[in-house]
Amino acid sequence: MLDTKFIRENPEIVKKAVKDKQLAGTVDIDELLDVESRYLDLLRKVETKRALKNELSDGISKVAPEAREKLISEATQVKNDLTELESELKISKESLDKLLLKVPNIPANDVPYGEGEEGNEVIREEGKKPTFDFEPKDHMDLGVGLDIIDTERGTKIAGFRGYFLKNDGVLLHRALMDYALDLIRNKGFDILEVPWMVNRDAFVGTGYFPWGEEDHYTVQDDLSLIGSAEVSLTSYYANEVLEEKDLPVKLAGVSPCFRREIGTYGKDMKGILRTHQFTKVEQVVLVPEGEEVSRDWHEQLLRNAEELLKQLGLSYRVMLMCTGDMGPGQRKKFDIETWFPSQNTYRETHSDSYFLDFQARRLNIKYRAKDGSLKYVSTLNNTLAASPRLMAAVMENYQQKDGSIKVPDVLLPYMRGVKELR
RNA sequence: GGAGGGGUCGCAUAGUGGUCUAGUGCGGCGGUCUUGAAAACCGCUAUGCCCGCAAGGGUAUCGUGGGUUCAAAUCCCACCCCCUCCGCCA
Repeated sequence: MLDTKFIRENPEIVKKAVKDKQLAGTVDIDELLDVESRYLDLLRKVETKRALKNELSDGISKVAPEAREKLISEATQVKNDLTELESELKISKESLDKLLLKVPNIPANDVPYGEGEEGNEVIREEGKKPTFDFEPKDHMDLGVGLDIIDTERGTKIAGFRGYFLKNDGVLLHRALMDYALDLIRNKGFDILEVPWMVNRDAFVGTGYFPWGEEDHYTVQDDLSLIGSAEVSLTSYYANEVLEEKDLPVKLAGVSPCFRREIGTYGKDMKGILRTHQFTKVEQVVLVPEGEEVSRDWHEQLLRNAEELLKQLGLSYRVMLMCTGDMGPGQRKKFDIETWFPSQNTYRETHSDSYFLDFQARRLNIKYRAKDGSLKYVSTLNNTLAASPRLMAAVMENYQQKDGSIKVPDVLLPYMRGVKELR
């Protein structure tokens, strides 16, 4: 959420953001300003009436009982006027809030314009791509061959994009998660198991709703399944005031992630690169206000993910996402794409964003600054490891001619003695 | 799921219709005293929004949302959360 004062004073900047993020038609800034000015108008009227009402009530208690009747009838009149005005005010506030929740964040200055993924820029490529003296298989052929991935029975039980992992597949998948947790904990992050079903406030607060509501599964009791631990982690301190000395807050959560993948029916039909359920270790950081602090941490979170990929010996490239391929709440976003030999291409495995106070305003997370003032924190997040997609990358990059898979060295401590999947 | 108890200022507690401008204690901040400190004493001690250059004023907030009333922390209704016991259960 943006500050209403900011929107009022910079309508053109906000309109441009709406357009650049390809959200034209989803929110009308002129309408919003109009609604706001009517709301403020009503608010002033209501508060004036309330002051009058309070004054009259106060008088009644101080005056002799026989003199009360006249004042009471006067106060009753004011009360009746107020009832009507207050219900108008409530409606007005609700429509204003609804509009405000649809206003996106402003992209940072160095974010390129683009309508979609073709506008993204390659920042750099890292790592050495593996070379094979045979035709590399894709992760499905490998997984089926080793009997560690079963999508046939997965779809039988869970529908399209359902899958089972089996035996060493389970081990490899969990090894990646455990390794990621150790890596990030050693960097001073708190690691958390988070709620997988959370309330609407958390989704709206992190900016997944209202925009991405269709992409989520909603269950009973007004809860929805998280598509990322980001939702739970970023909401962890909702409605709280932190101390500046306790910032930055560094959290890493592990959880299943549930995504409906509406509108991706034609993509990734085969394999387990795109599933309705996967597991992810996610980094979330809360920092003091200021663009530079956030930009530093944005890079830091990127380096954490890069370190993981480097240690795994995977080749990847860093992408700067364009305006049209960013989330509404994001100010700037890097994606990391990891090399998949079978597809002879890079596929997204990480997504690194900063938000400034966009999420913190929605979630009401503040901190007491050293000078005593209250400020909103700034939030950031990045993937650390998402599997089975990352597992698929490991499988493809570490495959051997006979269809077996060598376990990367850094995962060996987590593999219970298994050095090779065969 | 059943029965009972509870949610008040950072913490603890008082407060059953108007004097609540929410009291008191603790903690925190400032001051007096002191060589310094402690103790004692004095003062301060929330947040959002609106109006205002400011000083300041207004308004809302006692778990949340409704309602009754001229007036609600206090009465009524619904919901949420916490605790105890029972039942069920990984």
